[in-house]
Amino acid sequence: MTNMTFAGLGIGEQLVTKLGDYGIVEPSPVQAECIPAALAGKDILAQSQTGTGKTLAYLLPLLQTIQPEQKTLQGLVMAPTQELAMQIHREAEKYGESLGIHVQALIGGASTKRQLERLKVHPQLVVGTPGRIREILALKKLKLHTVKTVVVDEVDQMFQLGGTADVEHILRGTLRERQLLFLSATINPEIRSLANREMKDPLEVGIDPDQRTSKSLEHLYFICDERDKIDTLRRIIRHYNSARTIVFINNTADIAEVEAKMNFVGLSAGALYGDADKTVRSVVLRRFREGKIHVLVASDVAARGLDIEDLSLVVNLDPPIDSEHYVHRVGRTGRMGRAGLAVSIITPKEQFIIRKFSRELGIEILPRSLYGGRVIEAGDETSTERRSGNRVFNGNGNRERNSGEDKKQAANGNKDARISERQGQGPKETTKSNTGRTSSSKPSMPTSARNKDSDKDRKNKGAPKWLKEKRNKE
DNA sequence: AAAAAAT
Repeated sequence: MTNMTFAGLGIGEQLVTKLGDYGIVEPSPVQAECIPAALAGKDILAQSQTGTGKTLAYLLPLLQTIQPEQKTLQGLVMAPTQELAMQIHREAEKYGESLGIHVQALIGGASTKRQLERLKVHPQLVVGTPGRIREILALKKLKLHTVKTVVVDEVDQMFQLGGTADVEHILRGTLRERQLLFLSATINPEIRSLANREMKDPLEVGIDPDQRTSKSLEHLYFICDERDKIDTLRRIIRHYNSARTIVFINNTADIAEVEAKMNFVGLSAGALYGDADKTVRSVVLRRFREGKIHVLVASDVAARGLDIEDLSLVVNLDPPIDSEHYVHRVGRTGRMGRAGLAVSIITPKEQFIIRKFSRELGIEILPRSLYGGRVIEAGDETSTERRSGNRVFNGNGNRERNSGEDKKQAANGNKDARISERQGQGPKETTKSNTGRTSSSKPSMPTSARNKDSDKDRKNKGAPKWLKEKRNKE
């Protein structure tokens, strides 16, 4: 293959110049695959690792084919979270303005009024979240019959659970002849069959489909008791001298507390999760991007798509719920070939999850231990049968591999682990307070109409409705 | 063991 250029792929001079302004001169593999096909009007289902340039892989051909002189809506991009949609919108505006293309964001959490006002100038491209787009459709302030291309980013999440109904509804409102572009780092067989039913002879792009995580990522794990997780986290951030760290928490009810504790130990932290105040949400992310906040304590709202400069450390304070979540969380770092570090802080009981991810993703996730303030190699605790109680840093694990000094340190690490074990005689972890970081002041989860909805959704779990309908027909 | 997306 010759030296690939954006011009060679069919991107026009104006966009090529604009890309050059941002130092982007060579198309990434997923861009090289997608751009010519997208320009040719083909439907595409694309899988490519996190941080490999999927956004521009669809935005560039989309902007290229939009006719600015036509004051009709020609393109629609949907993403699963407000933050991601905002990021895509910014990117689209950045490149679209040089072509005279008006891009409008239709994203929840912001003023509907203002969005409606701005729709009057007839954008050629809309970027948004499904809920808000549907809302505006219902108000009849948006027509989709002129849309030629629909992009569903993070497609596997978009066709999961509650969001499905909105995406489904929006897609039904577009013409049958529209071009569809579906993208994600994780595309399961269900999404693939959905795409194959919905699309016309789609091009399936799979850049290293067996490798879903970035190659420039290093994966580590640390074992400690639940109650020591915060301290371990603090020491890890210090050790790596990480300027920007995302800490993922499973349960939003725990986030504020972790944020407070990080701030208490002198690491400026902010919280990002769906239930947070919408204006706070965007301020926090902006301050994190600017480097004014060093630690972002987040739910999985921040797991997908977010592209944050100089983010070199991602920490799972709770293990992600499955390997796909792992892929997306750790994919916030190690982007575009840059080095990144993914650290999971787990309890002894959670060890099996790390092994599962390692196996399912075909990656090495290596054990590490803390000694003093330093990170050292840990004994490899892969032999479950040796596990006795909560003692995890078993120095006998992998002696041959460690230097004498490392051995000594690992042994000390064991001692540390045992000390914390003894201290851990307090609250047993059998109660509902499964994190151990929750105190008596734990805010109770709001269980309003929202939960009733998700109960309903749970019944529909699995294939989205429109897929089920089609299946039944067959 | 969850979260998100409309108000």
